[in-house]
Amino acid sequence: MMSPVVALHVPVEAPMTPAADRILTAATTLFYNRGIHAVGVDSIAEAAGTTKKTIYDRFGSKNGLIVAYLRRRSMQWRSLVIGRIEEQSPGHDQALAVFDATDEWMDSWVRGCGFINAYAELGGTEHPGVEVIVEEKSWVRELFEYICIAGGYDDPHFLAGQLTLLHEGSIVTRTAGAQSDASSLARRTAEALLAPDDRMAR
Amino acid sequence: MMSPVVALHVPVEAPMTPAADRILTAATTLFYNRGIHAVGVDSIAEAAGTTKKTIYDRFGSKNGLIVAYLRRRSMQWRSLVIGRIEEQSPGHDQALAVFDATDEWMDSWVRGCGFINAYAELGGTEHPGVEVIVEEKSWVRELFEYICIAGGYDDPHFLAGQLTLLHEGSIVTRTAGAQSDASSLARRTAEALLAPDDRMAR
DNA sequence: AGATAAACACACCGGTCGGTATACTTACAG
DNA sequence: CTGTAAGTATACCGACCGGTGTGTTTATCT
Repeated sequence: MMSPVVALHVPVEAPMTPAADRILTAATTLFYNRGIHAVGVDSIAEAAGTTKKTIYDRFGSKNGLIVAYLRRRSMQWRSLVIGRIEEQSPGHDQALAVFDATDEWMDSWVRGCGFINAYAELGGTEHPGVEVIVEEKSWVRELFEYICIAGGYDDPHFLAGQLTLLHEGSIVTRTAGAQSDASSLARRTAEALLAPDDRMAR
Repeated sequence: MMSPVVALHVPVEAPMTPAADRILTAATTLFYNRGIHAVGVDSIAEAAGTTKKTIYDRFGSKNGLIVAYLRRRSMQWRSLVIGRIEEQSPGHDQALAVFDATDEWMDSWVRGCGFINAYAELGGTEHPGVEVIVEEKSWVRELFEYICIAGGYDDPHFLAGQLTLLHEGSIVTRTAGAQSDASSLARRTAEALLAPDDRMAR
């Protein structure tokens, strides 16, 4: 259904000028913490210690900067997850490693999933960032699918779908739902679904 | 742990002048479909066929209007769910009815959960709407808890938490994840967790 | 030496943002 | 008859929005 190389491939970021990198870093902090529409280009320029002119020279428009923000975030997130996965044995342990990586990721990103948040603002439009978001979310499900196939489960597609639901649910419940036990609850439930003697999972 | 009257109580909306109602209706459409920060007060006034003056006379500020939008939405959503629940027998069937009600709700609200979306824009601030959102999400978990208690499950708190994860996960995966099978997948998984002969659930 | 790319400072543009002020009309209650 | 609440119309406010134009400095590459 899918080759490992597809699931684990992480695109590399194109080289960037120093100012462009500072701009993107500043934009990341501001977009994530305050929301995309709530942040003006002027405040990004100020936070990056540069000028609006440079922003528009490097990224073309605010929309271009938004797309770059989402792309970089996607790459960094995938790198973390893949790093954690490679340390584990295929199947059961790898699947749980995804939940652990998410938990770790969210310790430093308290405002929840940047892609879900971005989709909340861009979802109704034809903004080019939307496809980056959808692609990112599809990648997670495909990753679970790859893991479940490698783990030899009977119905990897179904199981991966279930894990995806738990995964997204834990992020949202922990943030918008303000329930701190969401992560451990999701991990425990995933563990149950993955248990080799559980007739529901395989 | 909780009395039925708490879980099923739906606050009633305060009476509203005709213009205020039109304003709130217009704001609902615009906030939901375009996002809160992306919508200006002028466009709300125009869509409602009234003036900014009236908006500020009735709601005090844009923030006041945002809170009213979230409150009304919360009441309408709860009313639908409770209506569907009351038709079912306690426990198993009621829990699934929540998933069905959500599915039905999302047929008319294609942009996903208005509360999750609003939280994406307001979550980092001290906006008064945040507590309305958190309260709404807590209500869902409490509702599941009430249902699981009534169903006589061994660990209703744990089971309700699991159902909450699936519930939120299905909404997000269906919208931001663009995976149309999320709803049925969540329902099937919930059914498995609720199965009386499943040792994991009780 | 000359060309090129990158970054800088800074002024400027029309439009929209949330919010206010003034004045006039309508309807209903005492 | 009179006061009060509700609504409409319209003009206005300073601040900020995304985006552009002009000109200068600096470093690197040929």
